[in-house]
Amino acid sequence: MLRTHTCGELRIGDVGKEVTVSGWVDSRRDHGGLIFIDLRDRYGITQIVIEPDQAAAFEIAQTLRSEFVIGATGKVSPRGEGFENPKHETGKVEVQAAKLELFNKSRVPPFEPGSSSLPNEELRLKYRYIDLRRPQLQKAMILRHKLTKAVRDYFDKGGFLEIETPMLGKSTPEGARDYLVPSRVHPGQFYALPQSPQLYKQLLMMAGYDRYMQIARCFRDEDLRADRQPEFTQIDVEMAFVEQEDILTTIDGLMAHLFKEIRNEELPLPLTRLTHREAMERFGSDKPDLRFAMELQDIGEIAKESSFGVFKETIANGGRVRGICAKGAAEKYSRKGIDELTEFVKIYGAKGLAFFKMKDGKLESSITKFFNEDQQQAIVSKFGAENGDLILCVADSNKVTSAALAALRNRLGKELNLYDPSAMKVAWVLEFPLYGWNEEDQKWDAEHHPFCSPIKEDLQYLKTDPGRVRAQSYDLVCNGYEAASGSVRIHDPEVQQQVFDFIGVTPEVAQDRFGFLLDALSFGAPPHAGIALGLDRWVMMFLGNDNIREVIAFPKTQKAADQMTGAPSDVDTKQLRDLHIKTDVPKG
RNA sequence: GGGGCCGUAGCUCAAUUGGUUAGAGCGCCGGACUGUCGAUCCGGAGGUUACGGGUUCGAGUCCCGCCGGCCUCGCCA
Repeated sequence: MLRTHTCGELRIGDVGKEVTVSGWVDSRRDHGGLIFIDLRDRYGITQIVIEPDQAAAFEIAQTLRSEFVIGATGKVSPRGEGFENPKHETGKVEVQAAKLELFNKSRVPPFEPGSSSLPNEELRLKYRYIDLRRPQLQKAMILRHKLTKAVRDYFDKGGFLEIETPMLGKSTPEGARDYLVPSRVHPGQFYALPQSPQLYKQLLMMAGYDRYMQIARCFRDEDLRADRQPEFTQIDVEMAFVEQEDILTTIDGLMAHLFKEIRNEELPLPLTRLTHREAMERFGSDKPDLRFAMELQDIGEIAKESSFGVFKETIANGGRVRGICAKGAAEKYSRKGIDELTEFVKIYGAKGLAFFKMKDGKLESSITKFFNEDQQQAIVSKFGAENGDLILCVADSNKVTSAALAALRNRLGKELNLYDPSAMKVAWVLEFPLYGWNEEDQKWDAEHHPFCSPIKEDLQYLKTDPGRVRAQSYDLVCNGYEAASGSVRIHDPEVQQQVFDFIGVTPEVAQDRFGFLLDALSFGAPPHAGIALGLDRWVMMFLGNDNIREVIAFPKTQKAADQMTGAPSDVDTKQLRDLHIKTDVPKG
């Protein structure tokens, strides 16, 4: 037997047992006449002691180096008073090796998994199999497994079926760019990897599988971020004969289950609900971080009456003047600090940042002179400002004030430690707009996707004020992340065609791209709705991490490359010939 | 597509306004050591400063290009 126990298992109660443990040499401490080995596996670290009277074992022990793979057999002994190591669960015992077996040597590793200082990420990704030996990543993988299992258990109990949908599908150029896969037997034609199983799961509803879920891999060929990978996993859910409320309740239940399983925490239900409009007004964001307040205030009415040109003109041109009040932050941000914040909001399109510091019951600022006593008082009361507070305002379009202040709010929330970083605040954001104006193409686009059902009473605005039409849609937000997104779907083929018409998808194009869906809608489609949760992001949030690569075993870099395997790579000309593909890469 | 930061020994980092032979800790190699757990002590090896140009008497440092990594705006139905 290569092992009887793991390296995380032995306790004082095991003293006297003859055991075999196997793992990697985390470190070796050679005292000449006595050698200690910290043996590591994913369960923990156990100390092995090798004494010279065990000649064969001792000889092997002398040759051991970091990351050698060994098995050690011997009696479990107590370490005795003063020699215990409280850092390890197994720290009260050790294995007195009678026999050592060297399974494999290791080259000197580029970095040591046991080291407290992290090497740079590039190196970690290149040697991911070593990086994955680190307890932090092992913890992430274990939590990911636990979460996935809890999700499946919850839906299984609810009568859901997990059904796999194809990875090789049809390309739909709307939305994100597809990863394409060439077909050999259909020269010149391509499959697309799924951006999500959206259409398949709707078809499953029409096929009568009224409760579906899938842990589904999805692919999007777009630029990456700290929280975005080109392939990611979503918890995909769809239900038939349901309304929005049924989905919300189902997912509320899932959340409570996960909080119980992962954090052993009772999550109060129902989860907070905000409308999209409310979220945008109060936080400037459709995915607000609700761990802290510092809500946006609109001072347009005051700005309009003031003599401050920038503010007045903004209002006159249909813009807005909004701001946030950072409690007690006046001293923390010097002139230079505020300059930095000004540069920061410029990233989001703001042209500047106006500020007031509240001191001795009065506003202090270079622009205070443009506001009379009443107006100053109105600003103070609008923000509820007290001595020591810092008020920051942006005057611009609705969109820019929202984006800039939302980003500023997140930044200040973090810099001023306005929340407990281990807290998780989950809430629903409802009633997203159905359409958004596409500036580039000068047309209306589906804000979410074109299969979202409109809110019925808003359909009257379709012709006159399309931006006002709300969708029966819902996002789950947590700590500033979009953590799930879904909607009631269209199940009436006529409504579906109306939506396509409106966003400029002609019946011919619709037939070509989504003909199968339109057909299916005409063969008895039940009312249905669904949602998809970002699994990677949830693992991230449960770990309190803000980097998605830390929760994926083999992630890709920002340029979607795999540092370990070298993917993507050139392929043989023969492979290309089989596929009838010629590449045309500009020479650089 | 745009903006920002970064790349120096195996690893983490240092190196004054551009100035002598590019240093330290860890790791590695050799030696000593019977209770360590960041073992300790002695000795040693280890560098195309990512890469390619340029400016200069002189470049790790300044400039241009390029490769790679990270953060971000756009993008992500």
